[in-house]
Amino acid sequence: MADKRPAGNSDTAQVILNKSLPLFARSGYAGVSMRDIAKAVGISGAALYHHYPDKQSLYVAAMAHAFADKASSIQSALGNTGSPEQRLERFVTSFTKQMASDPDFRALLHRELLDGDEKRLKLLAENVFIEPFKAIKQLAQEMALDCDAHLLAISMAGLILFHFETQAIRRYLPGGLKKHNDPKVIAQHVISLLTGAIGSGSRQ
Amino acid sequence: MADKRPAGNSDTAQVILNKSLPLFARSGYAGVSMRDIAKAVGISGAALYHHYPDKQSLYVAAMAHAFADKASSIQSALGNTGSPEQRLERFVTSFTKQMASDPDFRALLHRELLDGDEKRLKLLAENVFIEPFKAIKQLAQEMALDCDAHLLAISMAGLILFHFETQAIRRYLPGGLKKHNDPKVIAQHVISLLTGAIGSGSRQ
DNA sequence: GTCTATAGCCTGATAGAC
DNA sequence: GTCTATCAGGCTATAGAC
Repeated sequence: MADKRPAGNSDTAQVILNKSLPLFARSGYAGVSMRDIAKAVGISGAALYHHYPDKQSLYVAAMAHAFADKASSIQSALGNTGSPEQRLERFVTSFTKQMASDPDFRALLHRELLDGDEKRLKLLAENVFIEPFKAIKQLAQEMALDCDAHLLAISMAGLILFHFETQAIRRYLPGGLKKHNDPKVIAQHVISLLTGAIGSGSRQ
Repeated sequence: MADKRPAGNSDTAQVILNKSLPLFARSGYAGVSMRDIAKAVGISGAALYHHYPDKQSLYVAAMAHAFADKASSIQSALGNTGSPEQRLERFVTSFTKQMASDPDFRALLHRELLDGDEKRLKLLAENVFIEPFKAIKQLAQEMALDCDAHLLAISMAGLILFHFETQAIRRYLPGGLKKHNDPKVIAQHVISLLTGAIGSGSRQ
C-alpha cells in the first residue's frame, strides 16, 4: 500500500513503455533513439532518465511489459478439456488469431530471437514461454506418441508464425492471395496439415 | 573485356561485401557503422566511399551478394525426377542442410523479412525466391491436390526455418536437446510431419 | 518530475594530399 | 585507391534550475 515507486512503476513510466514498444517493434533497439521515445511520449529526453537509468533498462522493461500478458492468454487457449484433436483445433485457432491481432508483439518476438542475448532469452523463456510451451508439448505428445514432442511443439508454433513473418514478401511470390493473411484460413490450413490430412492425400 | 569497374566490381569491393556481411547478419543495418566495416576490411573509412556511394548502397550490394548464389542451390535441391515423396525428401533434406550450414544467411533473411522495405523485398522475391518457390509450390501441388499450394509451400519453408530461428531459446525450454539442432533430425521430423505420419497416428 | 543546456562520443560523409 | 583530417549532426547520458 505504501506509495513506493521503484523505477518503472509510476504512471509516466508505464506510458513510456506503451509508447516505446511500437517504436522498438518497428525499428529495433539500435534503430530507436531516446529522443524518438521522448518525442512519442511528449516529454524531454532528460525526463526519461528519471524513470529508467539508461536505454537498455528501458528496453528490457518494455519487453517484459510486452510479453507479460501473453503467457497466460496463450496458455488459456489450450485448456485441457476435450479430445486432443479438439484441443489442437482450439489452440491453433486462438494462437493464430492472437498473433494476427498483434503485429508489434510478433516483431518484438522475432527481434528477440535474432538479437536477444543469453540472459534476455532465458528470462523470456522462463517467464513467458515455459508454461504455454509445456501445455503445447503435452498436447503434441498425446497427438503423436511416437514423435518427439519438443520438435512437434516447435513445429506447431513455427507453422503459424512463419505465415505472418512472410506476409510482406508473399505479395511478390506466385499464388499469393489476400486470403493467405486471413487468420481463419491460416489456422484451417495448419490444422489440416497437423492432423495429417495433407500427406495422406485424403481431404483437408 | 574493357576493364570497366562500375562501383562494386573491383576486387576490394568484393572483399568489402564479404567482410561486411557477417557484421550486418549479427548486428543489423543500424547496428553496424561504416567504421566497423572499414576495420573488418582493413582499410580506412573514407576508402569505403570510393567503392560505394553511401552506407545503404553498400548494404544493398552486400545483400544481393549474399542471396545471389542461394536461388540456384535451393532450386537444384528439388530436381524433377522421382516421385513427389522422393522429391519432398530430397528438398527438405538439402534445404535443411543448407540452412544449417549458413547462420549468416538465415539471420540476413530474417532481418530482411522484418526490416526490408517494399523495394528490397520485391527485389529479393523476384531475384532469389520466385524460381525456387515455384518449384516448391509445384511439388506441394502434386503432393496435396486439394490443398492451397502457396500455403503449403510457405509451411514447408517455415517448418524448417523456425527450428533454426528458435535454436537459442530452445535451450531454456523443456525437452530441448542437442539433437534438435541436428539438420538430419530436423529434416526427418519435417518429412514425417509433411507425409502425414503424425496426425494419422501411424509411425513415421 | 520536468525542463534547458551541454558534455563527450560516435555517426555518415567529404576534402584534398599522395 | 587509399590515406589523414575534418565537418556537421546525432547519440546517450548528466548537471542543475524550477
